[in-house]
Amino acid sequence: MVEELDPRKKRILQAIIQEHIISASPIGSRTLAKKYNLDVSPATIRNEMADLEDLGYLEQPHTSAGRIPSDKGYRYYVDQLISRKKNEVPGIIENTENLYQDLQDVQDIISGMAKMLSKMTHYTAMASEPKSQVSRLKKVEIMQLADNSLLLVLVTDTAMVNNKIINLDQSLSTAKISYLNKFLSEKLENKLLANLDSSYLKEVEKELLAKVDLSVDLFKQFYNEFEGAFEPGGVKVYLGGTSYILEQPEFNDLEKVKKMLKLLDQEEMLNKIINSISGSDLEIKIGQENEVEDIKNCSLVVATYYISERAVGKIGVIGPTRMEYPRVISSVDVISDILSKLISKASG
Amino acid sequence: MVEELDPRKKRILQAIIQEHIISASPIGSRTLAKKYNLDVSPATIRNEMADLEDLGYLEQPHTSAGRIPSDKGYRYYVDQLISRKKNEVPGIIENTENLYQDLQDVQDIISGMAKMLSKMTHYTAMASEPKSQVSRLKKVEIMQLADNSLLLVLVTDTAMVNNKIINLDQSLSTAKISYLNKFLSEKLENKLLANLDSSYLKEVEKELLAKVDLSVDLFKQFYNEFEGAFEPGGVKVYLGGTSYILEQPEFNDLEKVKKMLKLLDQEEMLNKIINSISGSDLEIKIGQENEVEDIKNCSLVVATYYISERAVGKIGVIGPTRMEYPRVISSVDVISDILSKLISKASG
DNA sequence: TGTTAGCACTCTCCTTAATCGAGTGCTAAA
DNA sequence: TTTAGCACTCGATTAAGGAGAGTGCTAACA
Repeated sequence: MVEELDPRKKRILQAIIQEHIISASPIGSRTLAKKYNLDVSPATIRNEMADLEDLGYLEQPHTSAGRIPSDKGYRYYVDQLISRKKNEVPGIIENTENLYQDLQDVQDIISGMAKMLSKMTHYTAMASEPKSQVSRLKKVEIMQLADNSLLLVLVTDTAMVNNKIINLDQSLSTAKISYLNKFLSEKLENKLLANLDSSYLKEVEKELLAKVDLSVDLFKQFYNEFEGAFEPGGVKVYLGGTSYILEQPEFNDLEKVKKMLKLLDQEEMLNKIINSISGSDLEIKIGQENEVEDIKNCSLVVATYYISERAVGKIGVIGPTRMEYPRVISSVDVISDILSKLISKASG
Repeated sequence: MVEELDPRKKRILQAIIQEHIISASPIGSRTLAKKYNLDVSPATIRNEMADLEDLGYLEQPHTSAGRIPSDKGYRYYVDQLISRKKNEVPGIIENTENLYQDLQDVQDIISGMAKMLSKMTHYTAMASEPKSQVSRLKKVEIMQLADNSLLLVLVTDTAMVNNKIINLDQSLSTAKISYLNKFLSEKLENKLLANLDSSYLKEVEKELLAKVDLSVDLFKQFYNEFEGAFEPGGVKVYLGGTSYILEQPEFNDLEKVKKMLKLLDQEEMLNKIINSISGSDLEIKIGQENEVEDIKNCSLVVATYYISERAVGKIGVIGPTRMEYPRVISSVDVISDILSKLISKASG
């Protein structure tokens, strides 16, 4: 599948892709010969282009147009023709410290980094929350807000904080609340969220009821609410720079824009997209390589971020296949690093 | 300004507006005569339309086109020609109870209702968080997460919960934490957030330092973080159904869509828009009536929502001036009521 | 044998012109 | 006061005619 191209073909392929990324239109032999000094005539380039088309690296929109890169062409470009070293993205890393001051919690950090990534790349960025499967419950605590209103606070070791206000019909005594806190703390803390399923919670409930004297009605009400807080309900995905897709010539068509924006409006879809990326550190999906049907004309550049060496979430950009890969790759690389750092710091 | 129109003019104006809302294009005398049985000939209607144009209720895109309503025309329509009774929006109110089960916190409730409103109206919906000026701090508590990591929890009487993880260089003893909790609780709880400005916090800081022996460095670090949590930084505005604007013919132009989406991407802008609505219960701003320059071709229908009779936030829709006002008005009405109920319940 | 110049051919895009049709305002009659 | 008739206006659609960019092929050349 991946044949070795001779140096001249490589140079020509690279030149076509670079030029196409800039101009967004088919590239002809004459333009190529003029702009890139390849030391050969347009006719020779034409021959080479015909070869590259036969090999599947280029496509021709119609008989008398120039060539555009195919998905395979981009794949070759990304794998063989560009260096993936992390280019310096000046002025970003220096601000990390200040950045953190302004960001309240993990959700803010993640959505903030998605926004920053979109600003850097001028493509739409997306980032997922830490997966609950790999998160442990670090702290569970019930606070009394008023006579019959409690606040349930859940904190994971991935620094996710979850709140739920629980309104009861009657009040719970301070003593019972503190007993509950001790009990729940013992039973639930340091467990993987994945293991806190309803069957385990049922067990805990049984045990608790045996030990403490609680009005059953009151308890049921509390426990229902409590159980609800553990439902996973899919990980949130944060978006940044949705309007950037409008700047791409490939979305000049209103219908396409509509389709794309509708897609980005659906959280399940975003989940599907970002979860279609396997575990690798930084992964690139080009056009048809995407599993999700509706983005087979798009490319994804997605990196994993970590909390103290544990892969917990993803951050990346989505744009047309005609993407500025080198710039995007280094941006995603840098931002995912910063995100890992910030979020590790936040989780203590 | 608001002259009394004779009945026939009223009927014609109403017919033109209703027809225009459906077709989105200029309405001619013939179509009007055919579709609405006004019992007069097109020629008569033409005369009336010319009158209505002179009075400013109609406009003519160009000499030989039909008429479209002007902002003044819409204003008359909204004020005089439609009834504002809350139409039944079936299947919505019944689900209120179930709805609440799924919604974790106030933010979820607000953004959920914005989404629902957009689905009901097929326009973009927006809703603001409870204003901090009218919110009181109900509970402040510091929890220990790990040796040198604390969680600061702030709860307002508008049920807004604010979390901040604070990482310190050294650890704080349990005794000191509980002292801090007692002290902060005394000093800060039941105060209006508006009054907890940095000068007041400085005072509290002074008093605290006098009473308790804390490593000054450690304390400073903690207090900086603490102070940060009180910064208002503008109220959040939640959006729903952004992509609906693409379905409006008036946004057939890519440039207009781009402008609009950019606008909705800026949170300050949304704040400005939603704050431009004064205190009235349900307010409608049509086209030029809007203060924000960029939405002078749009209409707003915004209602206030309440927490136990206290006006705390806004919820409404934004769409083209050619909006289905009757349907939108009753939807916004109903949804703002539900939101008030849900959020009052959540705040206990 | 690989490279290059020349040339006829193709296909899109843009501009211009022509036509269509919905709608108007005016006039004059009912 | 209302209505029918009519000339006129103007946007929208369609058609035709280049202009331009690019190709593939052939034949000559190093």
